[in-house]
Amino acid sequence: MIQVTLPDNSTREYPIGSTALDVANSISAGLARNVIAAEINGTVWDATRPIKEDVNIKLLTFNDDSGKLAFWHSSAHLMAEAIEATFPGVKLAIGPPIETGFYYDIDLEGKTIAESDLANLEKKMIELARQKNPYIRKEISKDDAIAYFTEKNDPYKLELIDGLTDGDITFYSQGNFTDLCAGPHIPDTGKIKAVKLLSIAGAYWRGDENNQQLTRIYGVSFPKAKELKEHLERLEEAKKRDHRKLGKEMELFTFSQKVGQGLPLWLPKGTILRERLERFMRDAQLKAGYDPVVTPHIASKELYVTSGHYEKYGEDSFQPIKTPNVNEEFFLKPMNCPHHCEIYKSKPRSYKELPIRYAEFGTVYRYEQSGELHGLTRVRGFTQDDAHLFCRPDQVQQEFEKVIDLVIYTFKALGFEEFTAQISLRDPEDKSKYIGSDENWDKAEAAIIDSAAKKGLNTVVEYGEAAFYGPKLDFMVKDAIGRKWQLGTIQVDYNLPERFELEYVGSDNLKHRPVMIHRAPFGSLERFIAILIEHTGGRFPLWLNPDQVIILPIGEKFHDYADKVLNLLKNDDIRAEVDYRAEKIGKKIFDAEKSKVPYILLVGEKEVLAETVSVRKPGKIDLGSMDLTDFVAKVNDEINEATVSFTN
RNA sequence: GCCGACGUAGCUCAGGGGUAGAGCGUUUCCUUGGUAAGGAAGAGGUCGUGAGUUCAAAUCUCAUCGUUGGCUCCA
Repeated sequence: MIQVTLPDNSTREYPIGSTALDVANSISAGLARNVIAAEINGTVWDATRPIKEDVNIKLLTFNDDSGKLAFWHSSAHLMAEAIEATFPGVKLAIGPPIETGFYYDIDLEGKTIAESDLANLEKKMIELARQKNPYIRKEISKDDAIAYFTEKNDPYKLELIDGLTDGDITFYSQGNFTDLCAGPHIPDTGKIKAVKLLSIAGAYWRGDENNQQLTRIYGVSFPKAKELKEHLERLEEAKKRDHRKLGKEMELFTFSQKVGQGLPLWLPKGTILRERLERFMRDAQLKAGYDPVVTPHIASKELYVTSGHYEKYGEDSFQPIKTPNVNEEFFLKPMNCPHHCEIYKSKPRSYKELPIRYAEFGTVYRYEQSGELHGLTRVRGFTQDDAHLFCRPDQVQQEFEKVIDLVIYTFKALGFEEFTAQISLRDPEDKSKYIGSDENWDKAEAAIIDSAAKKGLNTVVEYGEAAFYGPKLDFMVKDAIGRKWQLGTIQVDYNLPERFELEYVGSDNLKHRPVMIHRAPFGSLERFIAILIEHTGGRFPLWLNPDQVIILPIGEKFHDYADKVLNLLKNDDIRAEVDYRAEKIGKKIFDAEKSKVPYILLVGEKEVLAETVSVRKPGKIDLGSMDLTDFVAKVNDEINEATVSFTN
């Protein structure tokens, strides 16, 4: 007998060779139906794999993250089976589960699969799933594994096997399909009730662009049809919120082929939104002791030779701007920091001056690969809410914490309630990728980890994700429909001060090197606005919305009164417009609702006589009649409340 | 940059070797209407661009530019 310990620390006894499924069955039939895998002493196993010793066990269902992974992994195998059945002779590469489903990379050898083939593959998958074929695990020797895939003529699997150690290799089979796979898998295909194949894309073998390009099919699957339906509805919702679609509809920004790829043009309404965000950040930064500076859009090549960016990015970026003078070259600025270093150097500094915080909404230009450009989230010209803090080594930690406060203040004010922080450190395997001394890196990494801990941030540590000049802390926010986005970033930099030979005179009357902190709570305004659009679905908070109030006169007779209301609002810096069209009130309301204006005012006979306005919010919310002055006060209050000042 | 898909009116999209279509928007006129679409008439496109095949190309072929789904990249 073996002793099995459940998560609640209760123990049960089973015959040697019992499986997690047996354990589930002994608890309840309902549980057994839902169990798809199990965590055995911390590793995820097949629910059908015999257990031969005393273990801690946690039964996993689709509701557990690792249960989902097993489910989707098994779905990838099922898709591969359907593909082999439909397109005989294709070569399979890899087919893992991902956060939102699964994919399989396939070498079609010249054949093509079109989006229109996906429905048939789905049908085939469901047909195979209904056979309730068990996923069977088999340990296999390396030689036998090689023999199998040599026979099958699959070079990808052979390459994978080449990297595995004998005795450590397993195959999984279901129905007529066998794959090299470490598992774990769900008990049988019957658990997969609903499948949707979402898209076809290209992918390189092992992610290397020098390798063979494969066809990747993405899909998602669920144990219940209803869950698939809900998932597809969420995807639909995301599509509705797509900032490229809303940005066009709401006339926030546009692109022009003549201006160039990845170079957004801000329309009047988008500019209001953008400038309001800038003002918000400017105000907070003034309170936090930042000094605004302004630097030009181009700089001499020498600046970037000094900063090291030329060496690293010179060839991959916009090419230099030449002047009539021989050998004189300028670059569009890809960064603001070198300029700020030169401002720091404009005069000798004393330790008493530090920290110095230079802030600039600096527009920078980077040559992103054409395939990477995407709406406003990935562009070639964008504006950072950038700042560089120059401080003494003993101030790093404190400054870092203050920046964290500012970032959190920003997120809260903009309605991002949920966020986590990622600490990006060096890749311990390959330190050659980074510039700067080991000692400095260690100091910087420690400062970040300590500040994050002190501020109680929910953090994850990622090795190998640091910038080449220093470690960083990135904030990830969760939006209204649960998607994660990377936003603000804070980076410690011991390298640029070195390269620019920045100095200050210490209390000991000796020269010392300051430490730099780069930080941008929004990151780029373009990207931030894109995320904000998708987060709010275009329904921005009142203080940000380009139009705050729309006034709808019921007839032409009331245009004068509408103008009076308009002027009153404008005098209080409330952004308002009047719909003067000769349309019926129903039509004006319809259009106002569509335009997402936070307040809709109706003015007619009644309102003129009583000096009131009829207030309506989008979504058929009738707030009734309000005194004109009361309404102005209400809007002002609402704006002030939403933009509480930053306090140190 | 690579692989696939797409590019027709301001927007959303249909069509498809033989004189270019719809809805919304826009313009003009009528209507001055009280909480989600009033009526009529009109304007608007060398079908992304360039070449080729053809008696004839928006339609087929190639190239190119752009958009897009991924991959690689991201100071």
